[in-house]
Amino acid sequence: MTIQHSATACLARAPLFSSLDLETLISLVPASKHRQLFPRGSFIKQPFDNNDGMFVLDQGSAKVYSVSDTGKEKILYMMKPGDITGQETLFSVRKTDYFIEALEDSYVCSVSHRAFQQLLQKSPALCLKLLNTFGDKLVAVEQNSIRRDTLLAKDRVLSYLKDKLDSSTSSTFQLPVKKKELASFLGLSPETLSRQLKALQKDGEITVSGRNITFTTPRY
Amino acid sequence: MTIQHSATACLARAPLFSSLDLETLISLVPASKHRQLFPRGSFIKQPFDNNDGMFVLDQGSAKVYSVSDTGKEKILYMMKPGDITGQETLFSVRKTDYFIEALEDSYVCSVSHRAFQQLLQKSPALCLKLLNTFGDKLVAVEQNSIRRDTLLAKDRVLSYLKDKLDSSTSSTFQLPVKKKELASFLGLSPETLSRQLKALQKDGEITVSGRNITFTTPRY
DNA sequence: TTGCCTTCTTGAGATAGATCAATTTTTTAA
DNA sequence: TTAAAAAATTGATCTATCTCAAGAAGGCAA
Repeated sequence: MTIQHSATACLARAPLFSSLDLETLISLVPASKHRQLFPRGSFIKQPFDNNDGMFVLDQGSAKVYSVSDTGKEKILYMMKPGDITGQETLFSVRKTDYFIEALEDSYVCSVSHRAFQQLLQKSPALCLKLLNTFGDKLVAVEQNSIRRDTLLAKDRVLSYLKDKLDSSTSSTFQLPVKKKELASFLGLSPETLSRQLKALQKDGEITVSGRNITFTTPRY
Repeated sequence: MTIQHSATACLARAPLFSSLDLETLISLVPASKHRQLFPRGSFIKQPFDNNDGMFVLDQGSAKVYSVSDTGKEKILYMMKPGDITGQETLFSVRKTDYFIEALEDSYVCSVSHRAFQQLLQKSPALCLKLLNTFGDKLVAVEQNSIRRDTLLAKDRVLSYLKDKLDSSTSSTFQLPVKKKELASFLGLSPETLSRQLKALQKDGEITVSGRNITFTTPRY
């Protein structure tokens, strides 16, 4: 039985858990749900769910967002395989009035908070790793918040794309979500995003083809 | 020698460290700078500082902000006594291109990252507590980000004030910073904040007197 | 207390981006 | 493969908020 097919595989594939030894992983199995399928468009989590778990996205993609009274949707995170969510409610009870929606057919594992807390007590290494995960998330949200409030639409888009470029091996990469959703993430209307991408093309900065972005003049 | 006057007092007053035993606190003293005075307007931290520490604000107040190329300032956090900053760079090296500026004469203690990391390894309780701190911070930034992108100016101000009301014992409370700074935090121009506060007064929601806000009809 | 300096307010005008509506393009599913 | 649905684009208009400018009010130092 290889790790790929074992009940622990899903957890082991998440960076947060990847350094745990097999025995520890196995100890988590009874407290976890294994690779549930969430079809595209279904909710992995809704506000007021009995949210007693941490979610690990094993396969697929998802968006984490909040909806205002007026119906406006704001995307906070876009999840890719290996990403984790639900840490916010690990310790204190917090209102987490956001949705997690599968953007494609996705597989999700979850670990109960209780089990995870117990594991944290025993494993300082895991705690440090989670601290790191939090730190990354915090920096990402701060970054987006700064971008939102200090840059005009065009530069905001460019700034986002450059970040993507930095974490890509080639000068071409794919947007992780539909443009409509990217717009929400960047605090723009879809129309404005479309226009700004066009403007950036006219400036000769990028080439856009569907979800594929190519930087014409790699900076640095 | 009471705890108030000892070299460990500053750390002990911060919630993050408050549950540590005295012996552990004392072990941190050699790796920390004790209660440095930062006069109003001075920088506790600047981008590209040799930022090798975690800061604990013992007395006073400070703003954490970033400045864009175009000179626009965005306030991410407003620090009050007991608050901590600098965790972002605890583990990985991250660009922390923000300023921390004392808003009044402030006293700050700092602990070197190295010493803090070592302590974290030894104290799972501290690690869990820090995790909690991170979680609070994350939720706060997320909240503000959602507010920014889903609400009109007036409701954004009201939403902020209601949060403040919730964490206040009376229906009157004081804004933690100048209105100019609050505006930046909320993603507004000072003029717009001024006008919206006036509008909320006309609506009969609040009374404003300088930095003092009184809710006329306490909700809930 | 006086005067200076900063913060806050108020008004008028400018504008970035939103909204609305109509196509076009792409994706999905039958 | 094709029809239907969803996403993206484009144009025209609208508006919430910013910017600029001037004045009022508040705080601090001498």
